[in-house]
Amino acid sequence: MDISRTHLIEELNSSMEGKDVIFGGWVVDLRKLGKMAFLTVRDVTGMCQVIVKGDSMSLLEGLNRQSVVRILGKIQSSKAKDFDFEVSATEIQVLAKAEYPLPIDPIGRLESDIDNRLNSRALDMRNQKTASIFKLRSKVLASIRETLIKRKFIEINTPKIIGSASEGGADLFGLDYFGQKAYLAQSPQLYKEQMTIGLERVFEISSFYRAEKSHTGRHLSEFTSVDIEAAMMDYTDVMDVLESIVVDVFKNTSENCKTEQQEIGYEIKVPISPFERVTYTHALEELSSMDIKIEFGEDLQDSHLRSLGEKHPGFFFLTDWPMKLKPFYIHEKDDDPKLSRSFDLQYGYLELSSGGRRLHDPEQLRSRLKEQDLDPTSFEEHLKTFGWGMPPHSGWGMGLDRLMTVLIGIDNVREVVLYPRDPDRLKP
RNA sequence: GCCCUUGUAGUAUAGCCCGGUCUAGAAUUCGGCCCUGUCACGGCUGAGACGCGGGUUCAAAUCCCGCCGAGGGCGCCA
Repeated sequence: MDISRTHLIEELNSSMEGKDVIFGGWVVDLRKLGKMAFLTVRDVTGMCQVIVKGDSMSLLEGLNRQSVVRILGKIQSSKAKDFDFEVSATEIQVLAKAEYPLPIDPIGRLESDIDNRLNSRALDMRNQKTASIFKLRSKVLASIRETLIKRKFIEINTPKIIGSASEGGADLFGLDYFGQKAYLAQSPQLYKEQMTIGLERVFEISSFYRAEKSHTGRHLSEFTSVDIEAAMMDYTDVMDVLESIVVDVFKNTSENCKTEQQEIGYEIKVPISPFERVTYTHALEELSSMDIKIEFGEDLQDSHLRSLGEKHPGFFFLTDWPMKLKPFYIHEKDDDPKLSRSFDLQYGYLELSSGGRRLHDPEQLRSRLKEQDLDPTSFEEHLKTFGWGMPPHSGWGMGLDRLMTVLIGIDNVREVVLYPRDPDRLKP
């Protein structure tokens, strides 16, 4: 079976009138008008109208919507509203038939609910609104890589199967590793810190795993994280890196993804920089003025962040958190050891990223581990690297899926993840 | 783990509150017929549904209980 094409649809144009072309794609619509018919065919680059007339009408036999076709025809001018040329078909080959009934409407005229769409996710990609989200996601990833590589960051890949669950915090998924207990990584934290020894500036974009039974629009059991770690940078330096990544993402997509924005019906607006920087202490004062009393050292609950988010509706950094709220590897402030050189990047109430300056002195790390009731001996593989000339360093991790929801103005990460994993969804 | 909402053809919905009018309605999809410029083509026509189990009642899509599924929120989230 010959499946070759002479052109992608976007390569066809009205100046090619009279030219014979071969292209292919999926039948989006089929309108039979007695002795003539129109069909619209889509490939990944665009959509094209095909006209069938007279003797050729027999070509339509067995043809239905969403089937894969290869069209041989001639370019001619068109009277269509949305096309200035069309292809008069001389042959239509059905390469693969779409069955009936399809589980969702792939054109999206009737928007199926998220459950049905996720169960038929591959087919959902024929819906241009969904496809646009993932085209944007691809552009976002490219943009992040571009910004980081320009700043001398090196992309790394750390293991997702890890041998120790002793970091504390979120629950991990356990698995059997040839008879040994192993876990799915919840973060590249320790590995990326170690890499600053030789590579100085590293980043990773990868899936990580949390075994928390969260039922919200912003948590998944498997999520994509963007992580960086950089030697000789303080926390404010990596905040600057983060800010420029975010601004670049918005700029790149806003300028270069007009079609996608049209399809999803949302205009991406580039945020104003620099982002506001609010200290934890100041946030407590703001909350206090809203009659929300929080003791210093208490964590900010979701409801508190929602209140803060009302005061700061866009991007802002929440900085200088109390040490006791932060993990063992976070560095304290010189002028106030109760406070840390740390930050979260918020979008309103939504936490997008969290990071800070790390301890690089192994003795300090050991005592901090003990303070947090963690056993230094189970961190020996990690701690030994700190004796090999560990530079002062800072870094952060950002939830890519959450950034995507902010970018396109929706509030469920499941919309921006191909096959989301949550406590109630393991398939497909 | 807790709370709220919800389940009607392939899809997306009306009906449910206030039981009888439901032989469950309109749309789209799918099948058949007609149609030479459609563009959400049109016209005629046909097929297709009350998540499962129990209960109340003369009567249940509608009210009640259980189960199952779904959506959302809280909590959890170094």
